[in-house]
Amino acid sequence: MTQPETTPVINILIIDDHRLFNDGLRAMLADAPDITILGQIYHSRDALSQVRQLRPRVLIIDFNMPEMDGLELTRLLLTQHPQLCILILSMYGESRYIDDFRKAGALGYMLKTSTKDELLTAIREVARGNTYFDPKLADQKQFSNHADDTFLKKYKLSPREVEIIRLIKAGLSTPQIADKVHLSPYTIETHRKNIYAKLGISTVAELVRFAVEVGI
Amino acid sequence: MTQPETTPVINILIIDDHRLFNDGLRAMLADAPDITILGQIYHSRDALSQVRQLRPRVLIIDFNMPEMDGLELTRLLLTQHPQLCILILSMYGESRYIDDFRKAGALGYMLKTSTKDELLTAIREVARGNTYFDPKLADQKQFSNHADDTFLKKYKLSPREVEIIRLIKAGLSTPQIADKVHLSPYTIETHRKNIYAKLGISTVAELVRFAVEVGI
DNA sequence: CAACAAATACCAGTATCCCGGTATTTTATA
DNA sequence: TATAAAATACCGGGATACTGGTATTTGTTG
Repeated sequence: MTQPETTPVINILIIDDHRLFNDGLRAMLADAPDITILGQIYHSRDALSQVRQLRPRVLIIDFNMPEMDGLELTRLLLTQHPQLCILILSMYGESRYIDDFRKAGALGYMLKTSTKDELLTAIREVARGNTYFDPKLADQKQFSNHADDTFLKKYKLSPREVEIIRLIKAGLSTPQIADKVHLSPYTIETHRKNIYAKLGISTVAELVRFAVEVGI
Repeated sequence: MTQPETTPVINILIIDDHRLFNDGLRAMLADAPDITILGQIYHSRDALSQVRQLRPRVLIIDFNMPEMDGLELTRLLLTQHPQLCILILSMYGESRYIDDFRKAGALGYMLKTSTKDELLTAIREVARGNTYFDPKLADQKQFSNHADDTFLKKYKLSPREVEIIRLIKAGLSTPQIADKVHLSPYTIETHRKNIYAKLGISTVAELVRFAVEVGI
C-alpha cells in the first residue's frame, strides 16, 4: 500500500478455478494499456507460490474456490503479503460477505453481474490503495435508511402498511401481528390484501423479496 | 440440425446474467475466425425475442440464471426454435444435470473449469449438429461440485433442497413446484420440512430472507 | 456389503393464507 | 365542508402451509 502511485502498469494475478471465466477476464483486460496479467491461477493451492514468484500488485480472486475459499485465501495471502491489493469477484451481494472480506483486508468487492468498465475502475482504485466496494451494494444500504418516505410515495404504501410488511418479512403470522399491534386479525388480513394489490403480488415470498430488495 | 455443414461462420448468442463472464467469453472468442458473437443477453426474459431477431446458430447458456433457469430456458427455446444448437456452461458435473439437459435437447454441456480450446471444440461440434458432452464428465461420474458447495456444506443442504429453495423463493406454491419438477406435492412438502429443520426456521418469510441473503 | 444420506412418497390434522366481498369510522386534504 | 384515503373490522370459502408421523427406493461411501 506504500507503493508509489507513479507505477504506470498494474500487475495482476487472477485466481479462479473456473478457467473459462479466468481466461475470459484475461481476454477482456488484454486491451487495457495500464494492466498486465502476470498470470492465472486455477487452484488456490498454487496461490502462495505464484504470488511469491510473480509479485503482483493486484489479485483478482473468486469468492467461491474449492479446497480453500476466497475468504480464507485472502486472509492467508494478506498475512504473508500485506501489501497485496485484493479485489473479490462474487455472485453474492449480501453485506455480511462484504464485511467479512473488508475485515480480512480485501480492498475491493464486486458482483459478477458488473460491467467491464466497473471492473476496470475497481482494479485501478484498489491498485492505488483505495477501496472499491461495489457502489450498487452501498446504495442498497443507504437506501434502506430512507425507506419509509420513499415507499409511501412510490408504491402508495401507508405507514401502517409498511409496518405490516416489516412484520410479515420478520416471519410473523397474521394472528401474531394482530397481537403485536393490538388489532383484529381481520384487519391484518385486510392490510395484507391491500398491500398485495398495490404491489401486484400474491405470495409471502414475493413480498419478502420485495421488502428485502427495497430495504423495508 | 439439417443446416448445411458448409456454413463457414458460426453465429453465436451468449446468455448469462454474470456480465463479467458474458463479456469475458465474448472477448475470449473474439479472435476465433470462424465465430461471430451476434449478441449477448444478460436476462433470460430477453432470450426469445433476441433469438427470433438475431437467428443465431449456437446458443451458449449459463446453467444458473435468475428468473428462469437454464433448463427451463433451453426447453422453451427449443420448443420454438428446434434447430438451435445449445451449449450449456455449468459449474455442476453431476450426470443427472447433464441428463436433464440432454433430454431437453441441448447438444452440449461443459464445465466452466474447461479450457478455451475445449470451449472452441464444443462450439464447433454443436454447430455441426453433433453433441459435445464434456469428456471429463464421462470419465468422472463423481465430480465434486464447486458452486453450491458453500451452502451444501455449511447448511448441509442437498442439491435438490437448494433447487426447491429457489423455487419457493420465486413464489411458487407446493403444487406448482411439484408440477415443475415432476414430483409429487407430498415430496415437495417433505423437502420443505427437511429444509426448515436444517435451517432452524418455520416460515416462507424466513426461508426467502435466508435465500436472498446467501444468494441461492 | 452394510450403513447412511438423499430422494421420493404418503397420511392426518390444524392453522393460516389468499381472495372475493362487505361495512363503518377516522383522518387528511382540497 | 365534501371528498378521498387510511384505518379498522367482518364474512365465507377454498387452497395451501406447516407439522407430526410413516415408509420405500436409490445412490454414495467406508
